[in-house]
Amino acid sequence: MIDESTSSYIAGHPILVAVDNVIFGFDAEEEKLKVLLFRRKIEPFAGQWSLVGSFVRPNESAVVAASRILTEFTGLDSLYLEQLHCYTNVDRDPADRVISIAYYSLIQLQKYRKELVEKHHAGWFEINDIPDLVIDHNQMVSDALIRLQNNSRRKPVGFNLLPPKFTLPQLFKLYQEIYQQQIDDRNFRKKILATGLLDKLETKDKTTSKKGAFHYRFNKTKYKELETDGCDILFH
Amino acid sequence: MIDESTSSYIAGHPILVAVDNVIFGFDAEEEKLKVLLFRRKIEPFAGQWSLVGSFVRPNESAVVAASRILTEFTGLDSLYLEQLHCYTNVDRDPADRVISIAYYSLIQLQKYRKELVEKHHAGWFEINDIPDLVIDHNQMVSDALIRLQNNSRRKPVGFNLLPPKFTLPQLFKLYQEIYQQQIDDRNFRKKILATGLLDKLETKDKTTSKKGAFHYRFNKTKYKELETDGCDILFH
DNA sequence: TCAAAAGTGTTGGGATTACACCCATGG
DNA sequence: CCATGGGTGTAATCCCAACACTTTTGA
Repeated sequence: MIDESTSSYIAGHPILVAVDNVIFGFDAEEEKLKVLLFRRKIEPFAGQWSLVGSFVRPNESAVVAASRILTEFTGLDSLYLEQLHCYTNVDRDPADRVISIAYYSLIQLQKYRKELVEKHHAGWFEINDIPDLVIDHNQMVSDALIRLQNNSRRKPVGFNLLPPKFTLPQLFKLYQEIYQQQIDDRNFRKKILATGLLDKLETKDKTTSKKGAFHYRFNKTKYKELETDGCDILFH
Repeated sequence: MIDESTSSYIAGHPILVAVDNVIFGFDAEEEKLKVLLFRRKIEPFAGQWSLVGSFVRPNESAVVAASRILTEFTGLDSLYLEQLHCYTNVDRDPADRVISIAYYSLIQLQKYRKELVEKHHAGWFEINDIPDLVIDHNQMVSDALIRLQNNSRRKPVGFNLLPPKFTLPQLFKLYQEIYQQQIDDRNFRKKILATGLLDKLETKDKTTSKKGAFHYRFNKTKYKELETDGCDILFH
């Protein structure tokens, strides 16, 4: 892998290893895809908006670190946590040589614990209205969205963002937010129902219309199947 | 990002940062996709087969490190170098806490400098006949192939593996190797020519048949366009 | 009764698959 | 002249995109 001289050369200049987590949530009321940000507590850039992150501890892998901070900030275990990219530019952090392994996760926005978010001075921001973030975190958010879009085509990831019971109009709005584009609603229904992913329930959600929209839940068996085998949920 | 106590906690337990590079080449004579491996020089696992890699130096980013070792081992600059995944299991290296950022690159096998490969006790192995590698390097190779397959569908990456002039039968064999499946050759020609990527030349390659196969080269303008906009080169 | 959201089908065009034979040439 | 690999076309099918009106019901 390396020669010894390189190894000892490295020893005096440790590289610090951090993780940052792009935590996505879908606000069903506002029909907006959101990202959790907080005001960074340490220098450099203390007080500026930042993704949630942490150094990787000696006894944990990066995914464990990403999972740990997710729980710290939201009280939730991740339904969906995927490594995005490792950012390694030499000057990305002016204070130390720090590389950051970025993850992205999908959570149910209605379940997170508000007091934890408040305690950390964190807040949810619309994907289209992200403020200036520290270092390369804006890049991380934008890379995460692209990844989420690509994954949504091949796997039914979007369901991780919705409550167990949801309506087709909600799911439709979610896909429009993920893809950042208008979708034909008749074709959407046809395509999504054709996957066999959805079980229609008897009940209706009447909070957004007088007629009410039927509840659906996703079929876990079919869901796991498509997660493995892949599908093609893509709209023009 | 973190609190100070975590920072100082980390300081005494540095995590070492390495890169490993899955270098792909296409052997046009044997019609095989190959990966460059070498016998690891340092403990642990000295003498065992390994991907080519190095620690990341204090003044270089990971991509620069990956590029550096590519040049060290092949004498080539990378046409195509992409970050794959960062492997961070705590016990992956029994000696130290080392994480590895894996890259994969595509090179023209006929151009690499043999003496460098020999000097490093390296060799080319068929993608279907990879020996047991150190640590998680078999996983890296298999992840790299999956990534190469996915990228090949959306972008014309395969051309990075071929010389400037190549024949359709060669390109066809290359895609079969990448996808690890049989492809209908008439449909392949139709689809690949329909992209407008290929310029047919006057000359023929007669090394593999009496009739000879026409040379093609790829159209750089169209190539860059499809690299950006994406395409859909996928076969049943 | 009306406003506001939910729900529903068809058709035409383009793309994809499956499939088998002739061509050119050097030995 | 023949063995070897190179090259070609069509028909049937499937999938996708485009598109507009009816239903329900609470206020």
